[in-house]
Amino acid sequence: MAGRPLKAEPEVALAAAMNAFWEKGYEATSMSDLTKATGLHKASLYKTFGDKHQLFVSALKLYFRKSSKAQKESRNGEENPINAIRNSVDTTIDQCAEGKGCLAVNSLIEVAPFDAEIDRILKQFRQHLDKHLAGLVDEAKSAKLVSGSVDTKEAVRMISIFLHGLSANMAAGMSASKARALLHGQLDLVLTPRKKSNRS
Amino acid sequence: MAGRPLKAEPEVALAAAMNAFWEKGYEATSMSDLTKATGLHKASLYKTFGDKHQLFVSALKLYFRKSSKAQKESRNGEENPINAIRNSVDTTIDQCAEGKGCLAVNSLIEVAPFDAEIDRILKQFRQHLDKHLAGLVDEAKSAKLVSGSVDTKEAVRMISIFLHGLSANMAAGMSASKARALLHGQLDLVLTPRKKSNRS
DNA sequence: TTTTTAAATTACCGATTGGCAATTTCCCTG
DNA sequence: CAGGGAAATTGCCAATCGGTAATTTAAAAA
Repeated sequence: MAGRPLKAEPEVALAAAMNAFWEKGYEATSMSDLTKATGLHKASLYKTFGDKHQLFVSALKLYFRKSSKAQKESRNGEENPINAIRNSVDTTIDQCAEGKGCLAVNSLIEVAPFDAEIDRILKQFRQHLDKHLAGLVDEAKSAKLVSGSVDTKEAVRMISIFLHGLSANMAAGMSASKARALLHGQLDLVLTPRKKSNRS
Repeated sequence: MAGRPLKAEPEVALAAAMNAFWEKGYEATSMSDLTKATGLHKASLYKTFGDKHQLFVSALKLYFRKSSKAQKESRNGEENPINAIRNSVDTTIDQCAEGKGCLAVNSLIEVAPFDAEIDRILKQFRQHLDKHLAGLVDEAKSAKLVSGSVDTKEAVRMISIFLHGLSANMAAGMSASKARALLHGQLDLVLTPRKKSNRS
């Protein structure tokens, strides 16, 4: 009822494949790269994960599972909602790597425009993150740490777009600490209310 | 002393190649794609532009020439430095295309991490744009339309990163008008002075 | 120990990749 | 109206691409 045991846990091999895609992008990562990264031979990869596209989908989903888990853990008992927001976005930065950026943002640019399935998955992921962040912002508003005049959805959007920009810059070498500093600046901008500007 | 005339102006063919790279990315654009886009045959492309990498470099440089030209023209006699800033960043958005984003940002993520030459060119381009924007911000400060307490370099950086994020989102389908609206919001945030927040 | 079962491996496939040498086309000049 | 010169084209190249069928290896069950 049982055959030859697996050489590597599928989850471990999948994580290795994910890193390969993360480092080089979807197109530039060849099956040969994937065999080197996972330690599995080509035919084993096909048997375990299907073709290259399916493997990429699985890798993306793994990235999201890890990222979501990190998001949940980022609160870590923090009472202050403002600090919780900071922890959350700092965690997002931590998911980026210097010289690699964020796999989700990279894929958004490289593959989403030509691949409806990937586009769907990435959209779902963004909505998930935005909802999480919006919950924290609402919490901060309830605790009167952020003015009620701040539009939660708008604020989250401004933060999210800024995070996309940081990912692009980290892919091109910006350090995580620099990214965090800029991001905290953006948080202050977005979460501090002001009069509507009346410029023409 | 003169041979057969060119089938197409090299600049025109180069523009076509640029669009091909813009639409599909560097890796995913094959020489066959480039021949279809330019109308030139493979060997002619090699003779005129060198190999694929050199052609990509030339295409990037053309993108920058066009972009810089558009930047200069964007002022268009506008007296008000604030409006000039808006025109400038709006022009940057116009350089992006819905579903394609900005070629520079796309390349920043896809190729700069593995290609020192491309990285250098892109860095140069960013510095060029940042300087241009910084000049306009300083102008607005001189005209007392922006408070002198605003740090020009910091403000430009916050705008630049936001633009990177918008490019990523436009690549994934965000409309130019939506991007402009969000960008104007960011301009107001960044160019409006506030007390330093005193959160822990 | 033999059988069963499944993973690992080898070998191979046609298509496409980026790139180049040899040749043909065609206009301009002498 | 020949012929020189440069662009266009054809045809080919080795290497690599993603993907599969057939075979071998190995461990658990009988």
